[in-house]
Amino acid sequence: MEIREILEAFRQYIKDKGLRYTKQREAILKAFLRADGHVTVEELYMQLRKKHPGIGFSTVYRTIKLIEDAGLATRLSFDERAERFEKTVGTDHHDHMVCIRCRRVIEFESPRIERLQTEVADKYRFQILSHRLEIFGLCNICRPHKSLV
Amino acid sequence: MEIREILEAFRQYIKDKGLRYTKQREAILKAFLRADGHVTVEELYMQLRKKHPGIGFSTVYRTIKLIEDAGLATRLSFDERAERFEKTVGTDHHDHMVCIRCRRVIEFESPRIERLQTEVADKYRFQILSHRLEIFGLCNICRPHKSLV
DNA sequence: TATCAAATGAAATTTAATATCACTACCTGC
DNA sequence: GCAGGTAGTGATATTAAATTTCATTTGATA
Ligand SMILES: [Mn+2]
Ligand SMILES: [Mn+2]
Ligand SMILES: [Zn+2]
Ligand SMILES: [Zn+2]
Repeated sequence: MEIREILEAFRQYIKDKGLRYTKQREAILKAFLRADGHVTVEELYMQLRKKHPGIGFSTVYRTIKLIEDAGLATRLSFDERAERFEKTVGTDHHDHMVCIRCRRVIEFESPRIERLQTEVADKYRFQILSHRLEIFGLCNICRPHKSLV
Repeated sequence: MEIREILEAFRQYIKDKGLRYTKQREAILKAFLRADGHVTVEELYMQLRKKHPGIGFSTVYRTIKLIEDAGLATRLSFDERAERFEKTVGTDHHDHMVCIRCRRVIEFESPRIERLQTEVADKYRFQILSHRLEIFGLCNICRPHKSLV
């Protein structure tokens, strides 16, 4: 999906909600789409300052929430203080393994786990809207290796 | 496992760490074991005040962390502001479905999902220490039902 | 272009969690 | 049992993410 199309979809979403399409919202969405990986609002704000020093902190907070509502971002936690966001467009659904030592994040996806989740939800007549699977532990670099002796 | 044994295990854990077993720590652990479900530190503190008005807020925070370290509690988030804790003793490992409308929490466990998680982790040579699977959506009461027409 | 409600940005506020620090009490050795 | 050192406690202050407030600005519509 082209950046152009995403911006248009966002504009449409905003219009449909009876809201206003502002320069700030566009700039923030662009910056968010440019940033890769899992960003905090703070990090996004810092990036934005370079090109758009006028944009306020509150607006970034407000807009990332709007982007999330529009379905263009996913909220993540990773057991840190600040929440992180990740773009959904151009990114297949996946879950995360977080190394508690080096903080490295490994992305994985398991259709079989996804399927079992819907099975469980069905059993409880629960309608899944989102889910979050986070595995914490030690990555292959940080885990203790077998002694050579 | 008897309360008595849990307290003893906690005492042992504390001793092994070279720490001190205090009245407060025992009182907080007892209150935590008595509380069922998923409690916040605030909620736990409020319960404690009834019998132990002297115990400070900071101590409850510090001790719940100690209880967690001792492996007697699990930390949960549920996308709320405050973290929640759940006892591990006398509770089989399980994951959670959270209704975003009524905030009801449904516990479930799926050995098959657990197994698939270890499979994925093995593939990445990742050593699992803990994990968290949270499904958000609408419970059977809150989800929209089929129209009668 | 005028209108006006929505949006913005700076600052204040909220709130969970942590840090500080004088005082207390647990533990060890005697 | 008693004393000494020292980890733990509790009141308070602080931190930091996130939200709210509000005067001012700006986008959409006519
Ligand atoms: Mn990711
Ligand atoms: Mn539970
Ligand atoms: Zn690592
Ligand atoms: Zn519900």
